[in-house]
Amino acid sequence: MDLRQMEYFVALAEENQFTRAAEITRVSQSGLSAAIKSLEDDLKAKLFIRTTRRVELTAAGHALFPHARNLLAEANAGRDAVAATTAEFAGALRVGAEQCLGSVNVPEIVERFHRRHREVEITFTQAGSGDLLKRMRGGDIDLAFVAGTSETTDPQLRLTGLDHVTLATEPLVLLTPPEDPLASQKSVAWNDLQDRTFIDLDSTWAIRVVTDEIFAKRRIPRRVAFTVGDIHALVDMINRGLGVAIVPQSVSRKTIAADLQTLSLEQRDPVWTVSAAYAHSERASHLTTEFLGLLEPR
Amino acid sequence: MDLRQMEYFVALAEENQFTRAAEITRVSQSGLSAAIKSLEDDLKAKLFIRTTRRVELTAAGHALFPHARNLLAEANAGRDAVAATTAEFAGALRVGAEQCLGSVNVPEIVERFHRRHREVEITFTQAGSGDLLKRMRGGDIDLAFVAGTSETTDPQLRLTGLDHVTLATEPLVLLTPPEDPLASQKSVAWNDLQDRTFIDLDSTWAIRVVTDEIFAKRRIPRRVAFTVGDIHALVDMINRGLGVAIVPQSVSRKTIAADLQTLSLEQRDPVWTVSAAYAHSERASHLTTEFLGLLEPR
DNA sequence: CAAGTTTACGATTTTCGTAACCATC
DNA sequence: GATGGTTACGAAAATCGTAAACTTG
Repeated sequence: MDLRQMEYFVALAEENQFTRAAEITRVSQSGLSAAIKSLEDDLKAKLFIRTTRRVELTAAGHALFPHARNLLAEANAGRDAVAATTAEFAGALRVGAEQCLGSVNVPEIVERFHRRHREVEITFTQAGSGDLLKRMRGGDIDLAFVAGTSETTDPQLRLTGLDHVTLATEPLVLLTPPEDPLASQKSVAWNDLQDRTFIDLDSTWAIRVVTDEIFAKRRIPRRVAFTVGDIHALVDMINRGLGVAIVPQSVSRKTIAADLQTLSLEQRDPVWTVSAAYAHSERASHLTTEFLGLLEPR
Repeated sequence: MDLRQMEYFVALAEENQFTRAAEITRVSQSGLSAAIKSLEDDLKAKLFIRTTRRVELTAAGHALFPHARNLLAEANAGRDAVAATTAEFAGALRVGAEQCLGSVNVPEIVERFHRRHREVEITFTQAGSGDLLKRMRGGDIDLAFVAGTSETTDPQLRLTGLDHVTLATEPLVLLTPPEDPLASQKSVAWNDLQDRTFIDLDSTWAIRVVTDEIFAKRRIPRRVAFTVGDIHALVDMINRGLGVAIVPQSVSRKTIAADLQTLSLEQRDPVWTVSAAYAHSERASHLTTEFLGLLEPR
């Protein structure tokens, strides 16, 4: 039983699939399989029931899960506590983030950064990517987590002239109510969506801008009947059967979307891309570097 | 950063010495040294200040310590939670333990056993070894953690006829107040103790029986002026300068004894030995096996 | 039969212990 | 100079990834 096994265990419990969990934890599928097996041998208990279709926690696995989470959280807290005694940072850091960042959990990093550097005055703003980038160009934000797609042409979403790094990419998917006529299919073509009623965020958010662009570019009319301000409200309205929505794949994996149907989109071209953009100001650059350092590694 | 490193780290932080911590964690001294070094490299912070005389936590080490403890506790809790779902134990287990068991922490195991097997009615009795063994022979206890020395002849403390396993051995030492005339020495001969005033437990406890035996066998008179019922009271009275005491080495390492002087005894022959004795009754044997399994391994 | 998991196996990396070396009281 | 920590290095073990075999819906 070690921390690496706990990471694998948590990822597998959350993804319910070896292949996806292996991608997230960045090992080969066989490596993940072997690690889980060795954990099960160690604990002398089966943790997952496997079929080729689904992987599910056993009672023993359910019992272990919260402890595994605590273990990982405690390990991070330990790292942070040590870093807090060594690191000598001061000043202020202004962070901004989009909604729908999927696999990139910015609030968690804000918390960890704050634990490490209590002297740094950190501020956090959730806003649309266009808005964030404008503020960054105006010098009002030091670090922005924004999203877009590979084919975005909207000038407000371009990262030209800014230092930035790509953090994650994932496909866009269609989210429908379970009783939707399309729900029996596994995938759908853009063209087949023109008669549907859509739910979407308002146009301050990147997912709306990007989706509008995609339909416009393909000259497909789209009817957005319901406009909401946050992604949970969006999923809630799909649950109520009011329409469908285009979202990044990670949204479809949230528990609130468990009952919904996820359809992949033919031509996977426009890929949802999450990036961090940062001003290379003298004042904040070492802080942004430290912040970004808390993201993936370890 | 892994759980093995945390074990090593905690052991070293508690022992303040590589050699002793390595014995406790059962690795070579060099292995421990390398593991701590790799942990420090990983966290990019020195955790200990080393001199050849003493090893002390740095600020970073102090920051990590509680998290390391939590990590180990959480790992055990995880193991227990899993075991609780698999194991099928029921019935009752009656455990007894001496005071002064040193490295063997019975209450902790009682707790873990209880977490694993809530259906088992566990009872715990703290009492002297002689008493416990009598009760065991009478069938009133299933498992007893007792102590004695290699040269014990007292029939009440003999384990003959009982299944038992040796759990730990350690030397006996002399504990004196810091201002004691002997305090400058590193060791002392039994013969030089005949004029001293002793503090000791009452004769229901093994440490008293054993010490009396040692002095009697060597025909050295001993004056026990203060008789107490528990080991903390004993150490407290030494702290007050009222006398000296023979105790197992592990007692001298407790924090309450931090200000006291520890002298090793010439001729290390009588070695303090902690054993677990158990009836091999049909009813309880699998429970005692499970209980003992929680001791050292993993 | 197709998507997904386990098994087999060789290569790489890590870990561990012995023994020699080095530092401090 | 004795106690105790680190370094060097070879042996052993664990980890990981590719590819083939297997399982299930």
